[in-house]
Amino acid sequence: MKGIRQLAEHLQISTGTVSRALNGKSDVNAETRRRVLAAAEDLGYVPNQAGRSLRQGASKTIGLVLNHGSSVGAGNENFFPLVIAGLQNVLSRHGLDLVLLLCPREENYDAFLRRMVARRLVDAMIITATRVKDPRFAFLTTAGMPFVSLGRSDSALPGNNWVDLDFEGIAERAVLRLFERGHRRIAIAAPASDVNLGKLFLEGYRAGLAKCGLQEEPDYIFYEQALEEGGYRVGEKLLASKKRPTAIVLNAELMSVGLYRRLGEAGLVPGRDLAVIAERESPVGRFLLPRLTCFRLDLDALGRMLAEMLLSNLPAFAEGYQDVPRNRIWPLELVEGESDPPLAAPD
Amino acid sequence: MKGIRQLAEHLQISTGTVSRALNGKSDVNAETRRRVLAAAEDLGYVPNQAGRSLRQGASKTIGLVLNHGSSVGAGNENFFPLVIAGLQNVLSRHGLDLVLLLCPREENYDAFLRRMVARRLVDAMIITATRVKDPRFAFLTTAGMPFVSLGRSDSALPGNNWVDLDFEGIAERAVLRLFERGHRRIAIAAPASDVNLGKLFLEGYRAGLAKCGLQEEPDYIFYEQALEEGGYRVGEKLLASKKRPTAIVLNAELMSVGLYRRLGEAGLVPGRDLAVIAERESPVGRFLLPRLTCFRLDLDALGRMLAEMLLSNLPAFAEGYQDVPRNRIWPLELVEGESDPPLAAPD
DNA sequence: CTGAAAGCGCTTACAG
DNA sequence: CTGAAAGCGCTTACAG
Repeated sequence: MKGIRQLAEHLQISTGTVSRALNGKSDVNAETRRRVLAAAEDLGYVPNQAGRSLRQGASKTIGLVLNHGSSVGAGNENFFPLVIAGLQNVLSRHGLDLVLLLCPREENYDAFLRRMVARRLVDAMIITATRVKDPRFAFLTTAGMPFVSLGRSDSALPGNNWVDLDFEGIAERAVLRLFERGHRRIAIAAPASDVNLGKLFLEGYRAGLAKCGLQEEPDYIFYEQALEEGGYRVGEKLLASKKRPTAIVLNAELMSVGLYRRLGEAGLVPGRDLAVIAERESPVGRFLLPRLTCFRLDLDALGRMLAEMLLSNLPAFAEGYQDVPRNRIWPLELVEGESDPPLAAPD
Repeated sequence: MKGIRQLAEHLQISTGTVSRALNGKSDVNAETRRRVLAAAEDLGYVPNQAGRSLRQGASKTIGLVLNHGSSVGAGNENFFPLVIAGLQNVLSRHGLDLVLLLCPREENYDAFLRRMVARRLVDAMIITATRVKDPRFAFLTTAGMPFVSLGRSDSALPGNNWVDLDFEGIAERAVLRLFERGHRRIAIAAPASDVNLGKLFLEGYRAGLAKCGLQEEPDYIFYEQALEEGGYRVGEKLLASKKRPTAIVLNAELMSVGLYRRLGEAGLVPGRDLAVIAERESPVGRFLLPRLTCFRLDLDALGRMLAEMLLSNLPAFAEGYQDVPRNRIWPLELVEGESDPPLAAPD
């Protein structure tokens, strides 16, 4: 089956009627619609997307823009697949397809985004891995490309939609919890890059210290990559510190793999010799020994919220999504592990 | 800037000439081309994809089809991002964009694939996570959608292109290595599902046993999910076995996280009390204690090979890719770790 | 070297 | 309820 014309000829009716029948327009005879649908099913007809897109000025496709390295895979296993499931759950109700867009390593990120916008391959975008200063907010706003951001940024404009995890909240709660458990020398690992969550994580950490009446100790802040290797280096630095912290808050659970190894190499036992709380629950953390204390969130619901925010921005779908909030800070719940028992002998 | 017409009007020349200039056709005056290119750059003009696709019958977009759960994230962190980098490296040379397509959880996989093919959103596809019997080979072949498969299948047709890891080879070599190191009771973990690599992995295992003159012991074959939790259950079963194996070959490195934990809970030390070799090198394995002995491959090169095979199938690009092989079994190299020292006291 | 024109496959006012 | 026609933005024979 080639196109709608062939289908129409086969049915001996006009392409206009076929199109209306296929698209569920109301002004079509019931029997005609039945015949059209049956024939389309039979002959395996599906509208050519290019034709539709051109005519309608919309591709019915949403793009999820992921940063190479920072987002897919690297430290985010089990994050995006679940968010995507939530996104698709909502989008598919409206016949919208989701495609993932990755900037090729060789291409400049801004050029890539500009090209993706101009090509009009997608009607709207979801951007991720926001930075403190992030030109994408202004660019997409100006370009008229509807979008929602997974992540905050100082560059977000008043009208922009975003959802972000409560990074500051979890860092603060981690500090308070460790304090209650007797810890007074509490370190933190934060990303070395300019991703916005690093800033938030540190803010929460400082807020926590302040609430506990603890002094901030610059030596206890470790800027490292949010991966296994970064965790290993955190361990290295911890072992070298003059007055070693008794607890640490990691902004990524994968770091704990490297940290555990480094501690083990030195004959130290995670949990017993160093309390650890890591940001996000994931299978790796659950099967480490000791099991990580971490924070859990409903990723599927997060994906659905992102989709709903996006739809509230698209004129064709906004009606059903009137009362979706413009912004949302997503809560996380502490999951008790084995990695942060109370300190045996508080200083 | 809206369309090519506005650009042409601005330049006071015809849209045809603008199009030819933009698309690098030879029959354009050098000065005209310069002006067109400058104006396009200036005004931020990029051709509307729908118009191009419709006219050319091609979208200049390639789809990488990933299975939810089995492929992105789950157990494959650091796998696809690197393969994708290789793919894009080759595709971008030809102005081809890559998009990732994930089947929504609610949608039937076959229906999804049929829809994606019919929509003509992409000109060609890369499929992954092949099963022993896999209807996609026949479907895509019949539908005339060019494709290449990352993974073999009994359903692959003679003309189909594929690249696959040498699963049988690594399983066999793992067994031989463990045998040389004194092990006689060598277990294996293979996927519980019908993914083709599970079959290959077992074949290699059996070939290895045969070469070593070892008897196959049904109790030493553990069918488990290739994730942390599956590894934990392998540990459970190992501890329960009458005559415990002294070594195990895992088909996924993430399993070792769960296995290490289960052994640790029982007071056993991985490496010392159980030799472990896992399939693929990854950061997690490198930072486990003991570091995993595993197999390494050049994922970027694998991605490039996939792209080249695909291009050799596309009439518009085939010329430059005449001598790309039709199929390829990709070699892996053993990376020595700390998890499989020689057995202290061979039986 | 350039312009005018056709047409890719579709949807949608418009007329009846 | 249906058909005929226009047109979305682009590229590409074709004529000059």
